[in-house]
Amino acid sequence: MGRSPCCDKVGLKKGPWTPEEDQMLLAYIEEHGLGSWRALPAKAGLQRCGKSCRLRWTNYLRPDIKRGKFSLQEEQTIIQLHALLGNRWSAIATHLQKRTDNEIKNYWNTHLKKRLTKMGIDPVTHKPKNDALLTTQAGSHYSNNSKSAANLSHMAQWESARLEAEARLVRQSKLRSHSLLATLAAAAGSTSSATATSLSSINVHVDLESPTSTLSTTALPGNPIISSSHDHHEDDRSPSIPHMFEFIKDISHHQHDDDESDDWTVCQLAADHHSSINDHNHHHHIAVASGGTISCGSSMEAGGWTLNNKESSNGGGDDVAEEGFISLLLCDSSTAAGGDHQEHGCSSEVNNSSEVSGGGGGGSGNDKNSTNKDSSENHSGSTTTTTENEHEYYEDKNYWNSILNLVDSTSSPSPDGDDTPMF
DNA sequence: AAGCTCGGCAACCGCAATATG
DNA sequence: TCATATTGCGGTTGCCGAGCT
Repeated sequence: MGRSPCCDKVGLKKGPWTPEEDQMLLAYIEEHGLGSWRALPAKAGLQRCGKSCRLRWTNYLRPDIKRGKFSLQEEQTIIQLHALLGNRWSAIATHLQKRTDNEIKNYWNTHLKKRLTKMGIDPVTHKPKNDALLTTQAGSHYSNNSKSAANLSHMAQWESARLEAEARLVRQSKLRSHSLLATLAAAAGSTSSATATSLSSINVHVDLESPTSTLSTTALPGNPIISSSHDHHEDDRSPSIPHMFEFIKDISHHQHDDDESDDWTVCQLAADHHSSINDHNHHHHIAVASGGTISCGSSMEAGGWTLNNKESSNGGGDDVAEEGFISLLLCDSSTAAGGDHQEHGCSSEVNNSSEVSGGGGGGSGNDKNSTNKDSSENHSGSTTTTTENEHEYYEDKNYWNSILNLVDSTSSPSPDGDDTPMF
């Protein structure tokens, strides 16, 4: 695993790119496409190292890049994803279409982080900075809330990383699964794509394995709960993660949009528990309220998550698994963000979910919906969102509550269904 | 008007993972 | 299997413009 000798620094230009250089790089890529970055500068006549060219392309010149001000929805998404994923900018960027990881990173460091800090929120933990004081209150709601939130966040990061690894394995087996499905479809005399899709969500359970874990995940919009039965092989268990926590929700409650009375249990899984779980034929399930079901895990390998949502059929991107997972986690926020200002795929997907769910957001959802309303009005009342309105919006602590509720509401819903204000 | 400070952002640096021979 | 090349990613730097004194 040798390190790249990077570029020979001698004779290579550094610093800002000139329009001429941009043109040369663009022209070359348009003509020859993307290939070896190392060889590109010489071929394109650029006095730059390949790495610099790649960065310039990926962060600036790429045609599918959206530049300019971040929308409220994007900000909200970034904050929530950061709470879940930490500084994994590339992972965050995959859920903000047309935004680069560098741009998101910069925006976080220059805007969002400061804003959170101003609000008294630790931008690292996404918890109030006086949380330490709160945790000293024995048996306090906040105390349990914080711990559970931390557990959830930790688990989400772990699961997300695992899904990424799994996605890689998915790619390897994808062709195999597709050929199998084709065979099965032919054998069944299937002539409809719907049937094929159905097959894809069923049969892959048989053929393909999820080598990294079993995830039995149950979630609701507004309560994206993860139930992770982590049955990765014994050797795979990270020493830093001695055990996982399982958030279990009685699925029978899901038929009620109003989840205020739902009972969530958090079970700590002993490490030994892994051995009791079937290592093969993994079935990952994320149930969405009102019947929207995302079946993930092995099924992702045949084209991603399958949602029973009408809009859910996905062409089968390689990283659909994680995307679906994160999308679900974001259900809550996107619902809050309003429907007429969706700018990225995640939002639209979640909006679909929210439509299916009948708009029942649950306890925390009420608050978010009201916040949403504010946001929508801001956007619908005028095509140009004034900075004044935005400032007012940011000053509204409910806005931040709605963001932070993503974590807190999932870990410790209020027994009475009321939102417990963070501030 | 000049100097200073600060914020924003493009770009660089270096590590790690992956691909290739 | 190992060494090397390539790519991806996150942290950091430094330039530049705006605002303030």
